[in-house]
Amino acid sequence: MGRSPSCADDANVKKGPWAAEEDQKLVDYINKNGHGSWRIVPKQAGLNRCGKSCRLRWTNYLRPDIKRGKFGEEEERLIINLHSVLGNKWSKIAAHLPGRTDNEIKNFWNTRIRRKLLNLGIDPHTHKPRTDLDHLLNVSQLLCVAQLGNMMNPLDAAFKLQADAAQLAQAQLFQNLMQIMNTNTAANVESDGFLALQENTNPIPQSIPNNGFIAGVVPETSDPWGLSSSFEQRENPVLPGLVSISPESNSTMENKGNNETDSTIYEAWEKLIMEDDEADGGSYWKEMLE
DNA sequence: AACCACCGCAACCGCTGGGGA
DNA sequence: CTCCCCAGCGGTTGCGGTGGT
Repeated sequence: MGRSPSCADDANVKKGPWAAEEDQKLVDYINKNGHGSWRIVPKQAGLNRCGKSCRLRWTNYLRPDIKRGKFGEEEERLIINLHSVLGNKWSKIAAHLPGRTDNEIKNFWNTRIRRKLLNLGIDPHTHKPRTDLDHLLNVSQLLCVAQLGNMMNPLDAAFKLQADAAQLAQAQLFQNLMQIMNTNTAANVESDGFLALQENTNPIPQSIPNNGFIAGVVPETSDPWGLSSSFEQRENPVLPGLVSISPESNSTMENKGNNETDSTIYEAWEKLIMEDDEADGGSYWKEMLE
């Protein structure tokens, strides 16, 4: 499969920020003719740009249906939930947020949400509590600030907090596993490939698809880690929604239809645990079950 | 006022996969 | 089946703005 000749090779093509008149030319042309083949757009529109650049400018900035401005709390929650299911599939995530572009969401994630999650001790990639030492040191710093006058050794506190968070998460996951074993609930995947999210403070997982996913179960706050509130406010943090264990396998989600009911719950578990083994090198699930 | 560090965002780069010849 | 073109995607970069010193 060949590569397209990069417009970077063409020294005559203009790069960098777009001028207002260039924008106008592009908008006028597309409004009149549609974009058709992007390669011919710059020629037809009288622009000294490559087609790729035109496409990007249009899709990320000039399109009339683009919603500008800050992301709302609801959008932020949705992005976090979708990311936990879809991983870095920005275009897929963008499809669930009308008026937002994949580029915008990607930037928002990398500049805001990612940092927010890291500060809260959550691995933004796996959406699981972090266990690395750097993070624990950060947590200890937070605790130093939050617990002025407290004589507790900050590092002890950090370890306790981290262990508590991990234990809480594991406890809930384990509880859910037991419920799954008992209820043997049929798979339930929405038609657009996005897992059903159940609003329930005492969650019973809705589905065990056979591709390594656990149903997203969203606590009533839809803000499991208290992202909208300060770190100190979360005395009794609500447990996080169950999210994908293997982000690498997330991309397969969209191809799954509704016909997931034929596989048994035990087969699903076997697969889940095997995928976890392959993905992590160690086994999160085996360890937890033990 | 000048400098610096950090942040957010627009744009670019390079890769991938679909589809036609 | 292979090659080529193209659109789309995700990661990265660089610039302008802003706040702190």
